[in-house]
Amino acid sequence: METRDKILDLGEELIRTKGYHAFSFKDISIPLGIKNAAIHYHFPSKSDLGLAIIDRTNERFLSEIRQWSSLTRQRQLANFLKIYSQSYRQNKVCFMGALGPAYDTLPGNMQEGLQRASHEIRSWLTALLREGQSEGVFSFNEKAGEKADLIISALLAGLIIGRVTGEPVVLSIIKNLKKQV
Amino acid sequence: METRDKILDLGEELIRTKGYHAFSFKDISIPLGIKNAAIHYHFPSKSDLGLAIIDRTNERFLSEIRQWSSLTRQRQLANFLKIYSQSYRQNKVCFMGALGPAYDTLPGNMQEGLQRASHEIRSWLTALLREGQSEGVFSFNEKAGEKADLIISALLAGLIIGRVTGEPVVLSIIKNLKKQV
DNA sequence: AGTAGTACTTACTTATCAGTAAGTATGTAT
DNA sequence: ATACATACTTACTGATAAGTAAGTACTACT
Repeated sequence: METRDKILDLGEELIRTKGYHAFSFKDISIPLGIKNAAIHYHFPSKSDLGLAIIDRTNERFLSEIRQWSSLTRQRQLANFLKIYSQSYRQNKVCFMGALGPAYDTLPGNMQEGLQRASHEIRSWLTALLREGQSEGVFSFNEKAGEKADLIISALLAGLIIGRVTGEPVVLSIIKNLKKQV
Repeated sequence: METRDKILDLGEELIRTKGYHAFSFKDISIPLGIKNAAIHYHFPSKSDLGLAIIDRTNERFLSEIRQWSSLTRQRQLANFLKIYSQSYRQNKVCFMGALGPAYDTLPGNMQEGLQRASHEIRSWLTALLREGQSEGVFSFNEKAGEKADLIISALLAGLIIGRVTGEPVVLSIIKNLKKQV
């Protein structure tokens, strides 16, 4: 199962740096030293690969937040923000940022996977914020769900804008978001 | 010059709904009832078309904000926010959201055009916020440039996330941003 | 030793892409 | 009337895309 994992790793990087439509099987087969048919052996179609990448990332996220559950809410939020500063250092945008703009052109299975993933993130962050708010560790005026969307949006787009401008936009966004909760 | 404008109009819609790599010349030629060579007549290469679309949009933005210059700062900000609620109703993301994630895969001329456009928007909004802040009509704690990035980011990503979730995310974001300035 | 499954490669197909060379119809200027 | 530019069409080309059928090497089981 070594090759399969390498395909998933590289595929994830390609989606998050070039987008789904701008990478091709040879972007995977040449670096890995395999033939494109080897990719089709593990993933019959490109959309099967795309979905597997989305699902794996989503499962990793769920397993991460499960591991955070014993931490303080501030610590959990800080860990969440750290995901984006790490993405910035790797010059990657998040999945939603990479796939969302071309959502209408994606195969149906990938649309569904992306929807599931976005639901997981939004509902987790919303719950975290709501609970933190009622406990008094977070302080903001918006509804928890709206605050979650504001935070996720700023982070997602910070990665995109930073790529265009060459400035560490997401880092200053993270700094300011911390002051606003 | 009628055909040329129709190509630009449809091209803009395609980039903002499907992305640069996911649309092809037949997406333009078939609806317009022309041949793909007709597109190449007006725009020698796909990147020439892409750049022309970016430049036209940027020039329209500059001409719009010039027309706003006599309005109050609150009114100017409201007009800016309205651009995004209109985009939402048209199911379009903004240019930065459409092209930014695949920035590294874009032809050089388009990268430069996108950079110019992002600079125009960021510096205009930054100046508006700074002046409004010193006049006391806006009130926020961040630096003006950072506040501008927070606002632009939230709007950009609100359009993307709304497309995935099917919810009017950007509208609730606009509502909350208005309370935060 | 023989069979079967796994993980590929070889060699290819079909479709689609951006792009082009050459030709044509319609004006406009001289 | 002739020449020329504009705005295309016709008819391609070469490259590249995803995808596939058939074959092969290796391993494990019986």
